[in-house]
Amino acid sequence: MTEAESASVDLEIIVQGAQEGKKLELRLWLRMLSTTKLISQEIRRRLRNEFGATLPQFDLMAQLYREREGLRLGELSKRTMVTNGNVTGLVERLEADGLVLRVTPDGDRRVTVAKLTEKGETSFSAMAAAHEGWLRDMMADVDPAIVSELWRDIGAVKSSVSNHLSGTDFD
Amino acid sequence: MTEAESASVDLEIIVQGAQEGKKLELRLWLRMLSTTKLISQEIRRRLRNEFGATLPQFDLMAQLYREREGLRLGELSKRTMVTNGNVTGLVERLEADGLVLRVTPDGDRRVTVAKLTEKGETSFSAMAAAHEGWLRDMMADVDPAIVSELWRDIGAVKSSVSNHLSGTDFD
DNA sequence: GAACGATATTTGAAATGTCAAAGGTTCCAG
DNA sequence: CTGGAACCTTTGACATTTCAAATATCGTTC
Repeated sequence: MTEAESASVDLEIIVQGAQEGKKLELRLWLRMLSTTKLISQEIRRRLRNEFGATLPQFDLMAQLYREREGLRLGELSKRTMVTNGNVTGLVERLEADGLVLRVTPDGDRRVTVAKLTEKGETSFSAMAAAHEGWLRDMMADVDPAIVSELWRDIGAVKSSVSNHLSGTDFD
Repeated sequence: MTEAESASVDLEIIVQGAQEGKKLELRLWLRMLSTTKLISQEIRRRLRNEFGATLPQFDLMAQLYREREGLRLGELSKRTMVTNGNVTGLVERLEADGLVLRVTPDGDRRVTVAKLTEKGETSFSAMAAAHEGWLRDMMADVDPAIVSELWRDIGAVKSSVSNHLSGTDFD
């Protein structure tokens, strides 16, 4: 933070460990968060401008797209990391737009299964292709080897975080 | 997509590049997003349980904490990556809680400057310390060298994304 | 077969999020 | 000194978000 430190790089504190600041984890987190926000906002903007869709809707449809038989709302909630109550409203709006269908199976009337309509599949298919292209574009300046490495190492972070949650977890 | 490919791993397509799937950027993005969501939710839960605060409030206060003179709302909006209209409400609620003060400087009456109250500084200070500890805990299983590497490489991603935005950018 | 615990979804209150439009202010050209 | 462009914040309409409480259904136990 103070600018007196930048002059003494490489002298006392060299490679590993303290680097020039402690709080490495904090700094990583802040950078992850801002980067994710940046990408999210860009995707949101493009989904809106080019398809009139929202990011949560896209996420939800992505889950349904790979499960043609549909998914129960609770399962959708887990996969999208969105709370139950939220899924209800999301699916409601998508149903109103004719992209998703809600069915209650005969066996268990507590359950609601959501599945894509034909219109939903067509619609999502187009968005998914564009979406993938946007990401490739946005990350175009990053060496593919680095992308791979990041994928692996962020996996390690996710794993560590999963093992240190406070609530009732286990997943 | 087709399952006929999984048998020929390591034969034609070996190390770099195609790996076993294309869409490396997409997969990195999905992993970044889910990891960020996971950490956010954990932090949100702890902020709520231990301090009765929300994550956006914490973020906003963090910006004000390092600028004791306060920040204009527009500047706050940029730094927190939150829209103008949103900042208005956020600051309103924080002011109602006595954590933030709103002042209109004499020079320019278009401007509103927000700054932490003494209570706000005390409150944030405690949260920040805890927050840093939570992150260290959550990432405890990750080698510090990897954390450093991630910090650097995600910086590269952020930089690439910044250079490929569609809207009016330049930051 | 009525009650109870477990499961699944919805609802309601409050906060956060976006965007676009509207309100004030300031500044500058004419 | 007046009109309009530029700047800053607020407002309003909606969508998303979380949490907790309420509903509804199922399955089992006595």
